[in-house]
Amino acid sequence: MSKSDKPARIETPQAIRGTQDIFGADAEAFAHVVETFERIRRLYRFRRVEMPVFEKTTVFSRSLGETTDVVSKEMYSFEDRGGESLTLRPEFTAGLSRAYITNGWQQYAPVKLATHGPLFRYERPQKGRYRQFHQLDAEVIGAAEPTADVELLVMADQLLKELGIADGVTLQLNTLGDGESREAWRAALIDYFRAHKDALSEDSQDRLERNPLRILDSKDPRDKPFTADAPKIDDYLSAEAQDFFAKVTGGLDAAGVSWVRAPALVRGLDYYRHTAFEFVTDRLGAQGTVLGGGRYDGLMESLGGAPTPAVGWAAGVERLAMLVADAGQVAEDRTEVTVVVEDDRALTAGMGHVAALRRGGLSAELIASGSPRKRFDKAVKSNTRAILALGWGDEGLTTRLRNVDGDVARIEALIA
RNA sequence: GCGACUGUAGCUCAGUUGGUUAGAGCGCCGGUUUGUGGUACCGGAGGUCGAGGGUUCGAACCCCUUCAGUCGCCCCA
Repeated sequence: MSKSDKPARIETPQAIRGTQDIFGADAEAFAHVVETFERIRRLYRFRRVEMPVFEKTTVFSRSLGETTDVVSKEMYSFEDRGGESLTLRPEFTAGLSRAYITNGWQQYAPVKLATHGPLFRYERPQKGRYRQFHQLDAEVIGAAEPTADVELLVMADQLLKELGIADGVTLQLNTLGDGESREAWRAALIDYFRAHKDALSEDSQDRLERNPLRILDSKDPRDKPFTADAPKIDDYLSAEAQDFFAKVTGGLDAAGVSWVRAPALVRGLDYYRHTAFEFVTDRLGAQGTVLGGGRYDGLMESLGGAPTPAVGWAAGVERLAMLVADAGQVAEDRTEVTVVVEDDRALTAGMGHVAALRRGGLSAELIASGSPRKRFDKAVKSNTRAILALGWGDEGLTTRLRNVDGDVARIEALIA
């Protein structure tokens, strides 16, 4: 009678905020993206690497700079039993750079690396943005030549094209120049914006001290009039930096990859040099960047390694998968043969047939539960190419093959 | 961290100014019908109305808190 008579309710633990359980069509799209990437990276002879999901926190904090919000608020960090601070990887680049140093991969330089897997950032989830998300990643470490930048960009372009989502995606390209160019431009930007400080948005006034380059891509309309007339990187590029960028754009043109100049495209971190790029779509709301990267010649030193030129990109699998799904690029997943046991006396025959079909390379499903009368209908409703109905008559087992658009001869040979 | 919107059955959603025992479609399970078949009909299971607290004679509905989702801001390595 009373409520206490009921067994205690066991509360189901909830999934962690910002994580996803990917299933069905979404999972198929996800797999399609990863499989396409694996195929492409082989074409470009990038070597597959498997990396740890966590590292010492210093791997990321040194490369990012201790002071940024990114380190203090947006990493999944924790202490292990020895009191050491560890962090779930928020990106691939820092871990790959660490591995390059600690494993002596200099011997393979220039080395072309590709990997993919889960990454973690402590952020508020929104469209195309999760706390555990997944990226494809390609890096060329130990190559100072613009041809490396070009190769990566051409590979990225081919990936998007083969995924069938290149329409509506544009490659935005910029150069940040070499170290000197970059610093000169940065100083000029600070001078310029400081002169207009009072008219800038609150956010941008704050950025002025923290991250002045970011004012350039502010979304606040109050900043727009000033960003248009802000100093341009082109006026501060050294001859070497100009030459480098010209070789990148020339390579892209030669390879038939279209691009647009995006002078406001910047990177917040100091180790970025020269090429910066993003493939951007207008179809994913505020999270329009589908693939992005650049040259990070300054990173290796911040991890205690020898100065090493490097360039790479990463792409969000979830965002790519969304575009792939929207574009209808994932083939329907159909069963080749559905074996229906319409009479339980035919069950052993049914189990034998599905096994034979599967060993013969045809995908097969067995329907042998629920009301026998409704099993055939269940098969009809499923998305199958052929139905093998097994019944039981006066003479024992009866077999009927109803073809939709399967390979009849092959099926009959396998169940003979 | 901030803001807006949303949480009712496995799914998609109704639910009147706050008023008896919270509904539908789809799906699922069972039965009947049909019988080279995707039909139709009948029945059934399935709900702490996201959670906690408050107001009230009475709350899915009003208020507060909290959790989660969605979209955006900040950030974006």
